Parts: sequence; structure tokens; C-alpha cells
Amino acid sequence: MSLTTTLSSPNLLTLPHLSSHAPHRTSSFPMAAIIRRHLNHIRRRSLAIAAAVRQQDTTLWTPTPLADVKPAADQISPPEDYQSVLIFATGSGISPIRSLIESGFSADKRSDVRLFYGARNLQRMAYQDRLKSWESNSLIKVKLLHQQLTVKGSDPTALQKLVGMYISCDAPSHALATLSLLPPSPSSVFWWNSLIRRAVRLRLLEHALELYNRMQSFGWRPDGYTFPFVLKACGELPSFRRGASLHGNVCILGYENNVFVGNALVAMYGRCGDLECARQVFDEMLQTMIADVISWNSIVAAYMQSGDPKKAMQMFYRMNGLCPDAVSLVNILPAFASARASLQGKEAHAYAVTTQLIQDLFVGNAIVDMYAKCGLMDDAQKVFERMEVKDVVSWNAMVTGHSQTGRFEDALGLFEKMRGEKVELNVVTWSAVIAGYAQRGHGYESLDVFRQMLVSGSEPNVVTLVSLLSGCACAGTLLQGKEIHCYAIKQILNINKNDSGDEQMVINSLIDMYAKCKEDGLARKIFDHVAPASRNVVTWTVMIGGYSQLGEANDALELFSQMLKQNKPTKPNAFTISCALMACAHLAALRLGRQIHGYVLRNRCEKSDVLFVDNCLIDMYVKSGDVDVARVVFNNMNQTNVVSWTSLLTGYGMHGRGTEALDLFNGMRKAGLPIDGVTFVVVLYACSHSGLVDKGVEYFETMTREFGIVPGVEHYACMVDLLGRAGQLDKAMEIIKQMPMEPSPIVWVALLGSCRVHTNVELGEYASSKLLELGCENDGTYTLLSNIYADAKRWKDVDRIRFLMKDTGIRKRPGCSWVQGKTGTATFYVGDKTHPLSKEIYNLLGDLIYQIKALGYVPDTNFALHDVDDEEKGDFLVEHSEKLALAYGILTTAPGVPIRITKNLRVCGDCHVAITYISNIIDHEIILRDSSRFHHFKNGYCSCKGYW
DNA sequence: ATAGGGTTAG
Repeated sequence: MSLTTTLSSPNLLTLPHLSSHAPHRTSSFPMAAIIRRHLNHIRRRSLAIAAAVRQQDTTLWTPTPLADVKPAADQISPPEDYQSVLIFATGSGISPIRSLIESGFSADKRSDVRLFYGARNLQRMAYQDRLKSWESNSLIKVKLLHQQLTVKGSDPTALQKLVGMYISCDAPSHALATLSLLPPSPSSVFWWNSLIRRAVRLRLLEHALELYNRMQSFGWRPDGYTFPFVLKACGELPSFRRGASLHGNVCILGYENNVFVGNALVAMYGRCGDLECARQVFDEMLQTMIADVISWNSIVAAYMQSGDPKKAMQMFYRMNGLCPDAVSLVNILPAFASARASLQGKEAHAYAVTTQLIQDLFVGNAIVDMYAKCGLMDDAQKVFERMEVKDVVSWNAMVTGHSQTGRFEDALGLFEKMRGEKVELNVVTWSAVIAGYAQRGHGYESLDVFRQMLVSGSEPNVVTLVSLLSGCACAGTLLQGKEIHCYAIKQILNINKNDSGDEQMVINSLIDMYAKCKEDGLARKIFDHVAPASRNVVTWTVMIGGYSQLGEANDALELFSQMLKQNKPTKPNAFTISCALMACAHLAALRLGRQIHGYVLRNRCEKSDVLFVDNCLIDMYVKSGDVDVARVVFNNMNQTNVVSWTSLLTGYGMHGRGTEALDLFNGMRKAGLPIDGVTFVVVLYACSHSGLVDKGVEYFETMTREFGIVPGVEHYACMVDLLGRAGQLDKAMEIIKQMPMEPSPIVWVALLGSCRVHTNVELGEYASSKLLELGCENDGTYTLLSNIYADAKRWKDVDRIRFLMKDTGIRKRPGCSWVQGKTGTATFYVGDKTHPLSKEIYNLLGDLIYQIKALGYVPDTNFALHDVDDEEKGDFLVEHSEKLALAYGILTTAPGVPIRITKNLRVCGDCHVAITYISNIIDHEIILRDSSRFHHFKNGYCSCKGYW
């Protein structure tokens, strides 16, 4: 039985193995008995704590004072011995105890000191003391001595002493020069090691490796101490090539069984990102039984660095028989944090408490961070408060925790407290506060904090820049964004070149910022500038998302397909999918939307993303005109939330299926989902688009009476729309008069729209005058008013509006319709003759109109002659974009298959009539989406029933 | 005489 196993202290994290623990081992060492006793005690305590933690009892979480652990009465032991052993046994894990025992302690006063500091530390202290005495020798004195020695004739022993003196005076070049004069011998390797160590510590990594080469060319052989230093240099560069070649030297010189060298190799490979090599070295160490806690920590750290917390956790739980030390915990806690494994995190916490490792600042910080990442801010707070020693990292973990759980006020409060208590703020603190503001869309505030940061002298880094740019993106502050861009260009030069991911992240943020500031051209310029190999998912997603949000859906989808068509395709994530689906929804690109749906089904996404993606799918199907499939998606969801229900509800509303919408709303109530103001906006919208006036009025009352929701402007606007569409314009006007707040533009737009449908000139003029007062001088206002005049045959007024628009420079957006064909989207503008099938299209249209005239269709010439839409073309009704699109649809769609048309503006009145007639004579359902709603034309009937 | 593993941010 090895000493290691006997002395294993309790390991909560490997509890199953506790039962198989070996019984007491008799020993002649009285101290060993004490240690064993104590460890048994801890084992019992940790079991109790583990149980307590499982029951969420947090009273045991405070560090237990050592005095609580009383030795049995029969135990003969001087108290100071006991104390020191405890500190050792609990603080540092097993290996120091082993080295302690191996160094042969006895219970005298001297060993007490040794116990306390550890034998190795004691030696180190003594060495440092000696160095201090040497430091009193100034460089000049050493040089003098050197001269004297040279004159007298030097002997190797004296020269060696000189090297030491030069090193202690921090004169490495003199030391090196002197060292070169010495004959190579194992005893003087020490000085090479010292020089190399110095270089590594000062991060002169290349220099360290150069020294290593030089010592060999001078005839020295590196020893077991040399390798850890140079391997560290390779790991920090990092340079796999040189690290691996050092590994070769290690084997040639026979140091592969040295634990220190082995651990350094594992760490080096880990830092170079070569997990396979790291693992191979580690496994060999396991087989030769030389692996210790540090070996395990190194391999766990390697997995963490490679971004594989799962594997790290697996390894962590495999280190049976060795008890995790402070570094083990600090390594593994971030894994629990990223996996949101709060239960394991709590166990680790309990373990840290029993072993007193919690007193280690790093451990405390890691625990606070773990709780914060798991969203358990109250637990984080408790641990944070009880930490006796805190540093910036502890505070930062709390600040960022609050900021990310949305408790921004608390984050700011802590930030102020840090300033008050004069805690030294660092980049992380500043970045977290900047990010907090940015996430809440407070771009100017985040810039202000940035300014303060620069004044305070903190050096911004990548994270700061990314946070700032997202602030500019949220606030849409292009000028500030450009300023940050300039700053970033300067900073990128300073970014660590090894971390190319960092640079890409800044570039991604820049693309995002420009796109959100509506500068998609600039965004695209930067995107195109990135080498395809350097683009990552985020690069693609921000560009696609940027196009989607700016309504450039075609560009978005083009880019999305490019993304999948690359030689080495980038795998989209949930955000990419959502952006692409958003673009589909915008274009009503049902065919592409279906393809993306297929992609989603084939490539199962992360569990946490399923709900999100499904909701996007519902939205896409609804807006692309297929509510029934949206319903199927909805029915098949394992989990739904308010967004899923309201999306579908909106869908039924848009398609004029009011009864189904109300059924769904009742389902929502039964399912106990939270019903809020937004839900009612959607319900009222559905009523108004289906002409369910009474129901709408009823629900408007229910909203306040049963749900206690105070109607907002948007609810009043819905009511105006509801009553107005139904032709009850007086009642609509009454609602406006009753409103407790100032009517906002949406209210007047609703009224104006109704006036257009029901040709009420007087009220229409009133509504548009209100709109102009509110500064809504856009093409929509003028067009609606002009159309009202045209309907009322008031041509002079139509002309007046036309001149007014010319005067103010407001131009009508051209009408545009598109159809999803098999080969892609066909787009038609008014009077468009650019399509290859143009001739056939016009012929077919002429034909159809001839046929429906026979059925009673009379073209509405008001639209033809005086619609501002088509003013410049002076066109005929036939040339309206929706009619062209329909004809194209008929030409290219198989009989029986629905034709789906989308128009950017409201459908023209004449076209609506014409298409209703046409639906009688063709074998297609026509599904037309205009800027207001969906129209399903079938057998001479439209689903909107005139409510449009 | 010298050696190996570590926390926070987007």
C-alpha cells in the first residue's frame, strides 16, 4: 500500500470511492497518526456537508475554524505541531506531506517550522536570503573581483562563484561570458538553468531557447531542471515545433520518467493546442505511475484551454485516490460554470470549505464566478461577502455576474463601491461596465465610461473594443463607431498575433456595428476583406443578420447559401438560422424557408436553441403565407413559450382567420401562459383583420377588467383600426377623443387608412394634417391622402398633393411585387418589361382581363389615372406589378399549386378586384401578401372580406 | 542551490 493512498484525504468529487478506502495503516510515526485522524475527521465532515449541500443547507458554507476540529483527549500532541500539520494537510494536498515525510521530520521544534512552511519552501527561503546578502555586492565590486581573479589565474570553482555573483547582480551578459569560459560539467549546469529561468520569468522566451541551444553547443548537457524552463518557454510562445523537438531531447537524455519534466511536457502540448500529444504523455505517466496531482491538473487545464470543459470534467472525476488541490478547483470550476453545473459546483464548494482551500483567493474567486455564471447571484454574493481577502478579480466576477443576469443596477452599484473603496480597477472591470451599458442599448453612456477608462490610464483590449462597438451598434451612433474603428486599427497592431481569434472578433464587431448603423456597404467591404479562411460563424452571421435587419433579404440569403457552398463550409448556428429565417420571412421566401427547415431537422441544434429556432420557424411560415405548417411546427414542439403562441396568433390574424386566433388565445389562457399588453395587441389586430368588431370591443374591455392591463397607445390604435376598417369612422374618432394620452402617428395612420377604404375625405384630411404636424411627411401619408381624393374624383386636390410631394422632395416608393419561382425569385416593378418571359406575361394578362370582363369586371380607372404610385409611368392598369407577378406565376406554376405573391406596398384596389375575378377562372389559389396583411384568393373570393 | 499546474470579460 503506498503512502499516497493511505493519506488520501476525502474527496467529495469522487465519493463512490470512499467506501473502498483502505483501513488504518499502523505507523511508528506519531505525526502520521495525527494526520490520519484528522483526515478521517474531515472525511466524516465532508460527507455531512455533501448531504447538507444536497439539501441546499448553506449554513455550513462558512470556512470552519481550525479550532472546531478538536483532537481526541487521548491524543498526545503538542498543539503547535497539530496546527502546522493541519495547515499542511488541508492546504496543499498530499504531495507536500509526502515530501515532508520523506524529508524525515521528527516532532521537534525545527520540524515544526518546516511543517509550517514546507521543507522545500524553507530551502527556497534560505536561498533567497543568501541572494539578498549577495545583492549587497554591487556590479562594480564583482567586476573588480573578477579582474583580480583573472590576474591571479582563475580556477573553475572561483569562476562558478563569479557567475553566481553576476547573476545576483542581474548582469546576465557578464554571467554568460564568464560561464562560457568554464569547462562543461554537471555541477555548473545549475548556472545555465538560472540564466534560462531568469529569461523565462522576464518572458524573454526566444532568448531562453537561445541560451538552451548555446549551452549545448558549448558542451553542456541539460538536466532535469533545464527542461521545465525551456518547455514553458515553448508553451508560452507557443511553438509546437520546438516543443516537440525538446520532447525528443528529453527522451534521448532519459528524462521521460521525471515527473516535473513530464508535467511540463503535458502543459506545453496543452498550450500549443495539441491535445493528442498532451494526452499521450499524460497516459504514459499514468502507466509508469509517476503521475501526481499536478499531472492531472495539467491535463485538465489542457482540455479547458482547448475549450472542452466536458472532457476536462471527465478527467477531473477520474483522478481517484489523489485529492484535488487549489489549482484543481480553480481549473475545474470554470468548467462547471460553463456547463451551468451548479450542483457539481456546490459540491466543489463544499469540498473547498472542508479542506479550507476556500481561503485561497483564487479558489474563492473561481467559486464566486461559478455561482455568478450559473445565475445564482445570491450564492455568489454570500461567498463574496465571506471572503476575507478580495482582489479585483473577486469584484469583477460579481460585477459581470450582475451585469449578465440583467441586474445592471447592482452591477453599477458595485462598480461605484469599488471606486469608493479604492479597489484598483482593471480592463475587465471597465469592459464589464461598458458591456453592461451596451447591452441595454446605452451607447453614449458606454462611450462615456470608455473615456473615464482612458483617463484612468487603463489600457483597453479586445474585449473593451468589442463591448464598445456593440454599444455603438445598439445606439446606431455611426460617428462614434468610426472613432472606435480608428482606435481599433491602432490597437489591432498590438493584439497578440497568436490569438488570431481576437482580431477576428473585433472585425466581426465592426461589421455588426456598420450594419446596425445602416451602413451595409461599409460592413460588406470589411466582410469581403476578410480572407475566407479567417471568417467564422459569427463573421457570416453578423453580415447575414445585418442584411436581414436592413430588409436586404436577398443579399442575406445569397450570403447564407454562399456560406454553405464554401469548399470548407462554415456550420451555421442558431443565430445564423434565425437571421436567415428572418430574411425568408421578409421576402416570403417559402421555398428557401422550407429548405432551411429541412436543414434544421437534419442538423439537430443545441437543446437550448430548439425553442428559439422553432419560434423563428413559426414566424417564417406565418409571414411566408403558410399558417397551417406554422401550426404543425407549433403542435410538434416539446416546449413552447409566449413567443411561440403570439407568433402563431399573429399569423392567424394576418391571414384573416380571426376565430382560430381567438381559439388560440383561449388556449393560451388555459395553458396558464402570462398574458400581457402585447398579447392583446395581437388579439385586437386579429379581430380587426377579420372584421370581428364586437369581439374586438369585448376583448378591449376584458383586457382592463379581467387582466388589469391599462391600454397603451398601441391598443387604442388597434381599436381605431378595428372600428375604421368596419366603416365605423365616427366611433373610431370617438375612441381617439377618449384617449388619455396624445395620439401617436400610428393612431392617425390607422384612421387615415380607414378613410381611404371608406372614402371619407374630411376625416382623411384631418388625419393627414395631424400626421404632418407630428412630422410624418413620408410617402405613405401623401399617397393615402391622394388616393382618397382620387376616389372622391377631386382631381385638383390630387394634383396639389403631387406638387407638394415634388416640392418637399418626397418620392413615392415604386410598387414592386415578386413571386417565388422554382429557379428563384422573379421581381416585377410597375410596367416592367425586362423579364425574359415579358411577352408571354403581357399576352396572358390581356387574355385574362378579356375573360374576366366577360364575367363583369370593370377596370377602376381612378387607380389607373391618378394613383401617385404610377404617376411617372402614366401606365395602364395592366402594368401593375402584382398583375405582372400573377401572370408570371400562372405561366410557371403547375395547376393546383398555390401562387404566392408578395408586394412591398398595399395591393392596389383595382388589382384586388381583378385578382378576385381571375381566381374564378384559374386552377390556383392565389396567396398575396401586401404590406398590411395576407389575401387568399380562391373561387372568386378573398379571405380579407374587404378588411384591408 | 534550480523545476511542473491557476481566477475575471465578448
